[in-house]
Amino acid sequence: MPHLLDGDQHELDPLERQVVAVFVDGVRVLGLPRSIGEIYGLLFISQSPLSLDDLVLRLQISKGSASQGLRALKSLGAVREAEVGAERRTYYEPAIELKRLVGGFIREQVRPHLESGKTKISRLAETAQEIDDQERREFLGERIERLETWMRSSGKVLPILQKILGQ
Amino acid sequence: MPHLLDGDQHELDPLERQVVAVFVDGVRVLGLPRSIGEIYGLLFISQSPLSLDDLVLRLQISKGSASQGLRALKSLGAVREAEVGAERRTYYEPAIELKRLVGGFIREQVRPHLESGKTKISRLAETAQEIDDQERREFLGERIERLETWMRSSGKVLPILQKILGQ
DNA sequence: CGGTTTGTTCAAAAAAGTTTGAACAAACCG
DNA sequence: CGGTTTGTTCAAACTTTTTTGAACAAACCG
Repeated sequence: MPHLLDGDQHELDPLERQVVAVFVDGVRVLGLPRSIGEIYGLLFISQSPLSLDDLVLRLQISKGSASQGLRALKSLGAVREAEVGAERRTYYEPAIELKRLVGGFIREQVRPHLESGKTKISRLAETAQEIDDQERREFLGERIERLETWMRSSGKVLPILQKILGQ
Repeated sequence: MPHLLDGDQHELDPLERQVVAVFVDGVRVLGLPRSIGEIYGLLFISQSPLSLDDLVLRLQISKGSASQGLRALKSLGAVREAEVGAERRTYYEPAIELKRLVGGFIREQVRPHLESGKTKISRLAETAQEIDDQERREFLGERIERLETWMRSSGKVLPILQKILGQ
Protein backbone atom coordinates (compact mmCIF):
# COMPACT_ATOMS: atom_id res chain seq x y z
CA MET A 1 0.00 0.00 0.00
CA PRO A 2 1.51 3.36 -1.03
CA HIS A 3 1.94 6.02 1.59
CA LEU A 4 -0.32 8.94 1.05
CA LEU A 5 1.64 11.74 2.58
CA ASP A 6 5.17 10.73 1.72
CA GLY A 7 6.50 11.74 5.07
CA ASP A 8 8.43 8.52 4.85
CA GLN A 9 11.45 7.78 6.89
CA HIS A 10 13.21 6.46 3.85
CA GLU A 11 13.06 9.54 1.67
CA LEU A 12 16.17 11.64 1.22
CA ASP A 13 16.37 14.78 3.30
CA PRO A 14 17.12 18.05 1.51
CA LEU A 15 20.83 17.91 2.22
CA GLU A 16 21.13 14.38 0.96
CA ARG A 17 19.27 15.39 -2.14
CA GLN A 18 21.69 18.22 -2.73
CA VAL A 19 24.70 15.95 -2.36
CA VAL A 20 23.22 13.35 -4.66
CA ALA A 21 22.56 16.06 -7.23
CA VAL A 22 26.19 17.12 -7.10
CA PHE A 23 27.33 13.60 -7.86
CA VAL A 24 24.72 12.98 -10.50
CA ASP A 25 26.11 16.00 -12.34
CA GLY A 26 29.64 14.87 -11.64
CA VAL A 27 29.33 11.40 -13.10
CA ARG A 28 27.39 12.73 -16.03
CA VAL A 29 30.43 14.73 -17.06
CA LEU A 30 32.36 11.48 -16.97
CA GLY A 31 29.78 9.79 -19.14
CA LEU A 32 28.39 7.54 -16.44
CA PRO A 33 24.70 6.98 -15.76
CA ARG A 34 22.70 8.94 -13.25
CA SER A 35 22.08 5.96 -10.99
CA ILE A 36 25.81 5.62 -10.39
CA GLY A 37 25.99 9.21 -9.25
CA GLU A 38 23.01 8.71 -6.99
CA ILE A 39 24.48 5.63 -5.37
CA TYR A 40 27.91 7.07 -4.87
CA GLY A 41 26.45 10.35 -3.64
CA LEU A 42 24.32 8.71 -1.00
CA LEU A 43 27.18 6.52 0.19
CA PHE A 44 29.43 9.56 0.28
CA ILE A 45 27.16 11.43 2.64
CA SER A 46 26.19 8.48 4.83
CA GLN A 47 27.84 8.06 8.16
CA SER A 48 27.50 4.30 8.04
CA PRO A 49 27.75 1.78 5.21
CA LEU A 50 24.60 0.99 3.25
CA SER A 51 23.28 -2.22 1.78
CA LEU A 52 21.81 -2.72 -1.66
CA ASP A 53 18.35 -2.67 -0.13
CA ASP A 54 19.09 0.59 1.64
CA LEU A 55 19.97 2.13 -1.69
CA VAL A 56 16.86 0.78 -3.36
CA LEU A 57 14.69 2.05 -0.56
CA ARG A 58 16.20 5.48 -0.13
CA LEU A 59 16.97 6.38 -3.75
CA GLN A 60 13.82 4.74 -5.05
CA ILE A 61 15.66 2.92 -7.77
CA SER A 62 15.18 -0.66 -8.85
CA LYS A 63 17.21 -3.54 -7.47
CA GLY A 64 18.59 -4.02 -10.94
CA SER A 65 19.96 -0.49 -11.11
CA ALA A 66 21.40 -0.71 -7.65
CA SER A 67 23.08 -4.02 -8.37
CA GLN A 68 24.58 -2.86 -11.67
CA GLY A 69 25.55 0.50 -10.28
CA LEU A 70 27.36 -1.07 -7.36
CA ARG A 71 29.18 -3.43 -9.68
CA ALA A 72 30.38 -0.54 -11.82
CA LEU A 73 31.45 1.44 -8.77
CA LYS A 74 33.32 -1.54 -7.40
CA SER A 75 35.16 -2.05 -10.67
CA LEU A 76 36.11 1.62 -10.62
CA GLY A 77 37.39 1.16 -7.10
CA ALA A 78 34.93 3.82 -5.95
CA VAL A 79 33.13 1.72 -3.37
CA ARG A 80 34.24 -1.19 -1.24
CA GLU A 81 32.45 -3.71 0.87
CA ALA A 82 32.46 -2.68 4.47
CA GLU A 83 33.36 -5.05 7.24
CA VAL A 84 30.24 -5.61 9.25
CA GLY A 85 30.33 -8.27 11.93
CA ALA A 86 28.01 -11.24 11.62
CA GLU A 87 25.75 -9.86 8.90
CA ARG A 88 24.80 -11.81 5.85
CA ARG A 89 23.90 -8.81 3.78
CA THR A 90 26.85 -6.87 2.41
CA TYR A 91 27.28 -3.20 3.13
CA TYR A 92 29.10 -0.68 1.02
CA GLU A 93 31.15 2.37 1.79
CA PRO A 94 32.67 4.89 -0.60
CA ALA A 95 36.32 5.30 -1.42
CA ILE A 96 36.92 8.97 -0.86
CA GLU A 97 40.56 9.43 -1.84
CA LEU A 98 40.64 11.34 -5.10
CA LYS A 99 43.74 9.43 -6.11
CA ARG A 100 41.85 6.17 -5.97
CA LEU A 101 38.86 7.49 -7.87
CA VAL A 102 40.95 9.02 -10.60
CA GLY A 103 43.10 5.92 -10.82
CA GLY A 104 40.09 3.69 -11.26
CA PHE A 105 38.57 5.92 -13.86
CA ILE A 106 41.76 6.05 -15.86
CA ARG A 107 42.24 2.32 -15.62
CA GLU A 108 38.69 1.38 -16.54
CA GLN A 109 37.57 4.12 -18.89
CA VAL A 110 40.52 5.98 -20.28
CA ARG A 111 43.24 3.41 -20.89
CA PRO A 112 41.07 0.97 -22.85
CA HIS A 113 40.03 3.73 -25.22
CA LEU A 114 43.57 4.95 -25.64
CA GLU A 115 44.71 1.43 -26.43
CA SER A 116 42.03 0.80 -29.00
CA GLY A 117 42.78 4.19 -30.51
CA LYS A 118 46.42 3.31 -30.92
CA THR A 119 45.50 0.06 -32.60
CA LYS A 120 43.20 1.79 -35.04
CA ILE A 121 45.86 4.34 -35.88
CA SER A 122 48.41 1.64 -36.58
CA ARG A 123 46.05 0.04 -39.03
CA LEU A 124 45.49 3.46 -40.53
CA ALA A 125 49.20 3.89 -41.10
CA GLU A 126 49.27 0.60 -42.97
CA THR A 127 46.36 1.58 -45.17
CA ALA A 128 48.03 4.89 -45.93
CA GLN A 129 51.17 3.12 -47.15
CA GLU A 130 49.18 1.59 -49.94
CA ILE A 131 48.06 4.86 -51.45
CA ASP A 132 49.44 5.37 -54.93
CA ASP A 133 49.38 9.13 -55.29
CA GLN A 134 52.61 10.31 -53.73
CA GLU A 135 51.42 13.76 -52.68
CA ARG A 136 48.36 12.29 -51.04
CA ARG A 137 50.42 9.64 -49.32
CA GLU A 138 52.81 12.23 -47.90
CA PHE A 139 49.95 14.33 -46.61
CA LEU A 140 48.40 11.31 -44.95
CA GLY A 141 51.75 10.47 -43.43
CA GLU A 142 51.90 13.87 -41.79
CA ARG A 143 48.42 13.67 -40.39
CA ILE A 144 48.87 10.17 -39.07
CA GLU A 145 52.15 11.23 -37.53
CA ARG A 146 50.22 13.91 -35.73
CA LEU A 147 47.65 11.45 -34.45
CA GLU A 148 50.49 9.36 -33.08
CA THR A 149 51.93 12.40 -31.34
CA TRP A 150 48.55 13.08 -29.76
CA MET A 151 48.40 9.56 -28.46
CA ARG A 152 51.88 9.78 -26.99
CA SER A 153 51.02 13.06 -25.27
CA SER A 154 47.87 11.58 -23.82
CA GLY A 155 49.73 8.58 -22.53
CA LYS A 156 52.30 10.82 -20.91
CA VAL A 157 49.75 13.02 -19.25
CA LEU A 158 47.94 10.31 -17.33
CA PRO A 159 50.57 9.48 -14.72
CA ILE A 160 51.20 13.17 -14.17
CA LEU A 161 47.52 13.74 -13.70
CA GLN A 162 47.37 10.96 -11.16
CA LYS A 163 50.33 12.34 -9.32
CA ILE A 164 48.84 15.79 -8.98
CA LEU A 165 45.45 14.53 -7.96
CA GLY A 166 46.95 12.15 -5.44
CA GLN A 167 47.42 14.86 -2.88
CA MET B 1 17.06 8.74 -58.61
CA PRO B 2 19.21 6.54 -56.35
CA HIS B 3 22.43 5.17 -57.72
CA LEU B 4 22.31 1.45 -58.16
CA LEU B 5 25.93 0.54 -57.87
CA ASP B 6 27.11 3.10 -55.36
CA GLY B 7 30.32 3.69 -57.20
CA ASP B 8 29.70 7.31 -56.40
CA GLN B 9 32.42 9.87 -56.45
CA HIS B 10 31.12 11.33 -53.22
CA GLU B 11 31.38 8.25 -51.03
CA LEU B 12 34.22 7.98 -48.58
CA ASP B 13 37.11 5.82 -49.61
CA PRO B 14 38.28 3.11 -47.19
CA LEU B 15 41.00 5.23 -45.69
CA GLU B 16 38.68 8.14 -45.09
CA ARG B 17 36.24 5.77 -43.46
CA GLN B 18 38.95 4.51 -41.13
CA VAL B 19 39.95 8.01 -40.13
CA VAL B 20 36.37 9.04 -39.55
CA ALA B 21 35.88 5.96 -37.39
CA VAL B 22 38.87 6.92 -35.24
CA PHE B 23 37.39 10.33 -34.58
CA VAL B 24 33.89 9.04 -34.03
CA ASP B 25 35.31 6.89 -31.26
CA GLY B 26 37.42 9.75 -30.02
CA VAL B 27 34.63 12.24 -29.60
CA ARG B 28 32.41 9.61 -28.09
CA VAL B 29 34.85 9.30 -25.20
CA LEU B 30 34.50 13.03 -24.75
CA GLY B 31 30.74 12.76 -24.71
CA LEU B 32 30.20 14.43 -28.06
CA PRO B 33 27.87 13.13 -30.77
CA ARG B 34 28.98 10.93 -33.61
CA SER B 35 28.31 13.53 -36.30
CA ILE B 36 30.89 15.82 -34.73
CA GLY B 37 33.48 13.09 -34.96
CA GLU B 38 32.56 12.43 -38.56
CA ILE B 39 32.83 16.05 -39.53
CA TYR B 40 36.10 16.68 -37.76
CA GLY B 41 37.52 13.40 -39.03
CA LEU B 42 36.77 14.18 -42.64
CA LEU B 43 38.17 17.69 -42.35
CA PHE B 44 41.24 16.28 -40.66
CA ILE B 45 42.04 14.00 -43.54
CA SER B 46 41.11 16.38 -46.35
CA GLN B 47 43.83 18.18 -48.19
CA SER B 48 41.61 21.14 -48.90
CA PRO B 49 38.91 22.88 -46.88
CA LEU B 50 35.35 21.60 -47.20
CA SER B 51 32.02 23.37 -47.29
CA LEU B 52 28.89 22.43 -45.42
CA ASP B 53 27.52 20.93 -48.60
CA ASP B 54 30.65 18.87 -49.09
CA LEU B 55 30.17 17.39 -45.62
CA VAL B 56 26.50 16.66 -46.26
CA LEU B 57 27.31 14.99 -49.55
CA ARG B 58 30.30 12.95 -48.47
CA LEU B 59 29.23 11.92 -44.98
CA GLN B 60 25.61 11.47 -45.98
CA ILE B 61 24.35 13.43 -43.04
CA SER B 62 21.60 16.03 -43.02
CA LYS B 63 22.22 19.72 -43.45
CA GLY B 64 20.93 20.16 -39.93
CA SER B 65 23.54 17.87 -38.46
CA ALA B 66 26.30 19.42 -40.48
CA SER B 67 25.30 22.91 -39.48
CA GLN B 68 25.01 22.07 -35.78
CA GLY B 69 28.17 20.01 -35.82
CA LEU B 70 30.17 22.79 -37.41
CA ARG B 71 28.85 25.27 -34.91
CA ALA B 72 29.92 23.07 -32.01
CA LEU B 73 33.33 22.49 -33.54
CA LYS B 74 33.79 26.21 -34.10
CA SER B 75 32.90 26.97 -30.50
CA LEU B 76 35.44 24.38 -29.41
CA GLY B 77 37.99 26.07 -31.61
CA ALA B 78 38.40 22.79 -33.47
CA VAL B 79 37.58 24.11 -36.91
CA ARG B 80 38.00 27.50 -38.49
CA GLU B 81 36.72 29.13 -41.63
CA ALA B 82 39.27 28.91 -44.37
CA GLU B 83 40.17 31.87 -46.48
CA VAL B 84 38.97 31.13 -49.94
CA GLY B 85 39.15 33.92 -52.49
CA ALA B 86 35.96 35.21 -54.01
CA GLU B 87 33.68 32.40 -52.87
CA ARG B 88 30.36 32.99 -51.25
CA ARG B 89 30.14 29.62 -49.62
CA THR B 90 32.32 29.23 -46.52
CA TYR B 91 34.88 26.48 -46.30
CA TYR B 92 36.18 24.89 -43.14
CA GLU B 93 39.52 23.49 -42.11
CA PRO B 94 40.47 21.71 -38.90
CA ALA B 95 42.61 23.07 -36.11
CA ILE B 96 45.19 20.37 -35.62
CA GLU B 97 47.24 21.65 -32.70
CA LEU B 98 46.44 19.50 -29.69
CA LYS B 99 46.92 22.51 -27.45
CA ARG B 100 44.11 24.31 -29.19
CA LEU B 101 41.77 21.34 -29.11
CA VAL B 102 42.38 20.62 -25.47
CA GLY B 103 42.09 24.29 -24.61
CA GLY B 104 38.75 24.55 -26.33
CA PHE B 105 37.42 21.45 -24.70
CA ILE B 106 38.45 22.63 -21.26
CA ARG B 107 37.01 26.06 -21.82
CA GLU B 108 33.69 24.87 -23.25
CA GLN B 109 33.04 21.60 -21.50
CA VAL B 110 35.14 21.28 -18.39
CA ARG B 111 35.26 24.74 -16.83
CA PRO B 112 31.52 25.35 -16.90
CA HIS B 113 30.91 22.09 -15.08
CA LEU B 114 33.61 22.81 -12.55
CA GLU B 115 32.11 26.22 -11.91
CA SER B 116 28.61 24.94 -11.43
CA GLY B 117 29.98 22.22 -9.19
CA LYS B 118 31.68 24.76 -6.99
CA THR B 119 28.49 26.75 -6.73
CA LYS B 120 26.49 23.70 -5.74
CA ILE B 121 29.05 22.78 -3.12
CA SER B 122 28.95 26.24 -1.62
CA ARG B 123 25.21 25.99 -1.22
CA LEU B 124 25.74 22.57 0.28
CA ALA B 125 28.06 24.00 2.87
CA GLU B 126 25.37 26.49 3.85
CA THR B 127 22.74 23.82 4.18
CA ALA B 128 25.06 21.75 6.32
CA GLN B 129 25.53 24.65 8.75
CA GLU B 130 21.89 24.47 9.63
CA ILE B 131 21.97 20.87 10.78
CA ASP B 132 21.16 20.56 14.48
CA ASP B 133 22.84 17.31 15.39
CA GLN B 134 26.43 18.23 16.15
CA GLU B 135 27.99 14.90 15.25
CA ARG B 136 26.19 14.82 11.93
CA ARG B 137 27.16 18.41 11.23
CA GLU B 138 30.80 17.69 11.89
CA PHE B 139 30.75 14.67 9.64
CA LEU B 140 29.15 16.70 6.87
CA GLY B 141 31.75 19.38 7.37
CA GLU B 142 34.52 16.87 6.74
CA ARG B 143 32.92 15.48 3.63
CA ILE B 144 32.18 18.89 2.18
CA GLU B 145 35.72 19.92 2.97
CA ARG B 146 36.84 16.97 0.91
CA LEU B 147 34.65 17.96 -2.00
CA GLU B 148 36.19 21.39 -1.90
CA THR B 149 39.66 19.87 -1.95
CA TRP B 150 38.71 17.82 -4.98
CA MET B 151 37.54 20.93 -6.75
CA ARG B 152 40.74 22.77 -5.96
CA SER B 153 42.82 19.87 -7.25
CA SER B 154 40.83 19.74 -10.45
CA GLY B 155 41.23 23.43 -10.97
CA LYS B 156 44.95 23.16 -10.46
CA VAL B 157 45.35 20.27 -12.85
CA LEU B 158 43.86 21.95 -15.88
CA PRO B 159 46.61 24.44 -16.68
CA ILE B 160 49.20 21.75 -16.13
CA LEU B 161 47.36 19.47 -18.48
CA GLN B 162 47.24 22.18 -21.08
CA LYS B 163 50.92 22.85 -20.67
CA ILE B 164 51.90 19.24 -21.19
CA LEU B 165 49.61 18.77 -24.15
CA GLY B 166 50.80 21.97 -25.72
CA GLN B 167 53.93 20.36 -27.12
C1' DC C 1 14.89 -30.86 2.53
C1' DG C 2 11.43 -26.38 1.94
C1' DG C 3 11.23 -21.49 2.85
C1' DT C 4 13.46 -17.07 3.23
C1' DT C 5 16.81 -13.64 2.22
C1' DT C 6 20.13 -11.54 -0.77
C1' DG C 7 21.72 -10.45 -5.00
C1' DT C 8 22.20 -11.04 -10.35
C1' DT C 9 20.63 -11.18 -15.06
C1' DC C 10 18.48 -9.67 -19.02
C1' DA C 11 14.42 -8.66 -22.09
C1' DA C 12 11.34 -5.07 -22.42
C1' DA C 13 9.92 -0.31 -21.24
C1' DA C 14 11.24 4.27 -20.49
C1' DA C 15 14.23 8.09 -20.87
C1' DA C 16 17.74 10.68 -22.96
C1' DG C 17 20.22 12.12 -26.76
C1' DT C 18 20.89 12.66 -31.77
C1' DT C 19 19.54 13.30 -36.41
C1' DT C 20 16.47 14.61 -39.87
C1' DG C 21 14.19 17.60 -43.02
C1' DA C 22 10.95 21.11 -43.94
C1' DA C 23 10.27 25.86 -42.98
C1' DC C 24 12.57 29.91 -42.51
C1' DA C 25 16.02 33.75 -42.79
C1' DA C 26 19.75 36.18 -44.94
C1' DA C 27 22.80 37.34 -48.45
C1' DC C 28 23.58 37.81 -52.99
C1' DC C 29 22.54 38.83 -57.95
C1' DG C 30 20.54 39.73 -62.51
C1' DC D 1 12.20 43.67 -56.96
C1' DG D 2 11.96 38.05 -57.72
C1' DG D 3 14.83 34.01 -57.86
C1' DT D 4 18.75 31.42 -56.27
C1' DT D 5 22.14 29.93 -53.04
C1' DT D 6 23.72 29.21 -48.44
C1' DG D 7 23.00 28.26 -43.97
C1' DT D 8 20.03 27.95 -39.45
C1' DT D 9 16.33 26.40 -36.52
C1' DC D 10 13.56 23.23 -34.20
C1' DA D 11 9.70 19.78 -33.71
C1' DA D 12 9.28 15.19 -34.77
C1' DA D 13 11.42 10.75 -35.84
C1' DC D 14 14.81 7.88 -34.75
C1' DT D 15 18.66 5.75 -32.10
C1' DT D 16 21.05 4.69 -28.13
C1' DT D 17 21.41 4.25 -23.36
C1' DT D 18 19.48 3.49 -18.97
C1' DT D 19 16.21 1.64 -15.91
C1' DT D 20 12.91 -1.55 -14.51
C1' DG D 21 11.14 -5.74 -12.64
C1' DA D 22 10.25 -10.53 -13.03
C1' DA D 23 12.69 -14.75 -13.28
C1' DC D 24 16.47 -16.94 -11.62
C1' DA D 25 20.52 -18.49 -8.73
C1' DA D 26 22.93 -18.95 -4.46
C1' DA D 27 23.50 -18.90 0.30
C1' DC D 28 21.64 -19.53 4.50
C1' DC D 29 18.58 -21.61 8.13
C1' DG D 30 15.17 -24.10 10.92
